Amino acid sequence: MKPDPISSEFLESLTKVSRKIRTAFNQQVTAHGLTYPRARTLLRLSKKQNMTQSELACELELEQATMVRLLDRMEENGLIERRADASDRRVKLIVLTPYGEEQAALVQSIGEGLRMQVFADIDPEELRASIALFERISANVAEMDDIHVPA
Amino acid sequence: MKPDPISSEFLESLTKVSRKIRTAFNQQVTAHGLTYPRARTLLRLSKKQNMTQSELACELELEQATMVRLLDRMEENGLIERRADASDRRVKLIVLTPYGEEQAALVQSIGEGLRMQVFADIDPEELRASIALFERISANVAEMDDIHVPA
DNA sequence: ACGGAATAGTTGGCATGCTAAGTATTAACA
DNA sequence: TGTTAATACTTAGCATGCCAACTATTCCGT
Repeated sequence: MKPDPISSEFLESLTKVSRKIRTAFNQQVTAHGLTYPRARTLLRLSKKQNMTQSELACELELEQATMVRLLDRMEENGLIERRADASDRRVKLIVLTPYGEEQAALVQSIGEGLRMQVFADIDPEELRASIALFERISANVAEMDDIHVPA
Repeated sequence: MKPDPISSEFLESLTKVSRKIRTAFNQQVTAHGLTYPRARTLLRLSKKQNMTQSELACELELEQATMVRLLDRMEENGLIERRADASDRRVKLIVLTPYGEEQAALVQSIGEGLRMQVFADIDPEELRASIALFERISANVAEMDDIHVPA
């Protein structure tokens, strides 16, 4: 009694393509002394600096505790700096160092190169259609969580 | 100078939906004392037992070393057993214990329940279209790897 | 203003995931 | 046949990721 073999196949295919892309990206950035999570953090910071660790964690969908240690190593590597916030002594604002800016630009160009190759022969309309599908699925998952964790 | 903002949006959306689904599934199985990788392993074993660790790792797209420790803990938890292979003393064949079979069935039903909720209002045709898209993207990524690692 | 709740960051402990290096066994070939 | 290469598993060390518990601050209701 399979309720829906297609949905199962969809999940497998989704998982695989997602992992393949992440792995490919990771290989390219590790060749430049970075890792996938650090690259993601750099990209986010290159768009908006002076975020708190919590804000950054939220945007990257990581736990605060995970963010702390990721930033620890990025700080050791000279990619970012933690700055005190004058108005709230609990907070630390994250900024890129000049070296961090440089690496962020590198990551950006790696990402663009990768997208150009991977999506070269793909119709944008198909991407749009899939994005719409993803949003509906995401909404369904979120709704499901709400049932178990209402408030 | 963005080469194509849609592909970027697609990647973000793909990453997010993939993580959301995995997290949701993980929450359900942890409630039953399991983890996502163990659940995945149980499912695969419930379809085909007596695989070697390498075969299993390959099917789950994990490294052998990762598989070893995953199986270590599953063995400690009484979910699986390692059996010697008469014809090749290097090999260990993995089988489910009765408890493992039981848990595999549980995981199966959790997965079905989750899919029913998440894909309830989704047109199977859309899923099929996305699967086709995923396959093409996967092929592009694989081809890209080949350029850097030909043989 | 004060005491407790909420928030920001940290730390500890665990489970994955990887690569690289090591051991035992089997295969291959000269 | 005997040396070398390949294969299966393991171990070591690192980087994420999580949750739970802790400290330091700030907020909020009375």
